[in-house]
Amino acid sequence: MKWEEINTQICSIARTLSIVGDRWTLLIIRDIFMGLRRFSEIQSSLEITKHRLSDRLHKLQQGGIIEKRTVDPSGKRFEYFLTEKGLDLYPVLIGLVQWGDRWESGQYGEPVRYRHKVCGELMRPHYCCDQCGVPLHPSEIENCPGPAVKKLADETQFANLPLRVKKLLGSTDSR
Amino acid sequence: MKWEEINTQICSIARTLSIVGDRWTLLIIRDIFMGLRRFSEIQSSLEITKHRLSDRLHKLQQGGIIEKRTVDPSGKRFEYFLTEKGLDLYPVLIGLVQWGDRWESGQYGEPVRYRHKVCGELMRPHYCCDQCGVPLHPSEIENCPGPAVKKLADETQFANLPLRVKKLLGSTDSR
DNA sequence: GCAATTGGTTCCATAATAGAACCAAAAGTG
DNA sequence: CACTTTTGGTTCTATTATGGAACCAATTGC
Repeated sequence: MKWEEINTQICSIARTLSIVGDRWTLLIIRDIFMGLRRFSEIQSSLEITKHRLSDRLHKLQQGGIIEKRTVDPSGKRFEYFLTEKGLDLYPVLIGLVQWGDRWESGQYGEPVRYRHKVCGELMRPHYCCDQCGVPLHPSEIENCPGPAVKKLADETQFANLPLRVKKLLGSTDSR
Repeated sequence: MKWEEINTQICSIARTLSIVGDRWTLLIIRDIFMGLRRFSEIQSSLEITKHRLSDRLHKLQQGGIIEKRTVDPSGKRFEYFLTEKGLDLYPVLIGLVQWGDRWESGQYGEPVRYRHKVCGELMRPHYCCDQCGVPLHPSEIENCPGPAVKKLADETQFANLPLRVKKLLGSTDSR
């Protein structure tokens, strides 16, 4: 299977990575979250080549992650903004930051710390259950077949999945 | 800048991606989380070529994400397990799943749903502040310079950062 | 004992990336 | 206004990464 075909997998991780899993893409999104708007700002921040940045920005537009707005009357100067779909990638970035802070900060410690304006404290984000509010632990999460799997149960795509994978879709093993 | 040099950036996202940001890597980690252990299981799950999988597994071992254990007396059959460092990537996967569920499920809906064993309900994970427990919103998070930035303030690496980036490191703009 | 499976490696063709040069339009400068 | 710089790219070429297939030795299943 080629990388460009991974979005054919019945898996939300694969589908997400097919859009933002390319080299540089999440770093470009990071820069726009940080407030960078112009082509040249992002290019100098990442020191990425121009045609690579150009390519990635086009793909992100096609994917509905960012929006290109003209910012002058002539219509030849642009700024890039995150759409709602793009802004919703914030938890992914938080996850990457947290892991890097913990495991790859090296001798100097974390580059950036985060203060929660609501309570005023320095904090670390952690995942909670939206039903009961309790912090989540991997071993306390059970996978259940979702609507997609149910509907596809009789169709070729699912029928061809290895038995092992079918089992896992309904299993509780998340180690 | 080349991709392999991104871990020189003073940024936890860049550092994390330098380890797990390659094609296939996060999908391999997903498979191990799902309970796949053997080379051949992962290979047939992803339909990735063998030498690519081999290369990725070596890199993940070097990065301390996975551990290769012999499972037979002859010492020629192996299984791959996540280390503590690898298990700690769970929130990153949750983030990717959630986004894919919301934005890329297509006509069939989510592939998998999640039940919280503690409360018994189907749920969606969401990020909360570990200090006050309130659900986080991007606009309510303020970036503060962390220890790394403070220590590097006089050193070349930081001195060479564009002024704009220095400002942003201490700013509150996270749209 | 023999075939199939496992866990790879090697070789080659194709696709992605990095670096540099180039360019036209817009904006800043005197 | 003339001139230089900046912006936002595109094109070209060399290098690196990836995909597909063949190959192989050791182990397992029958």
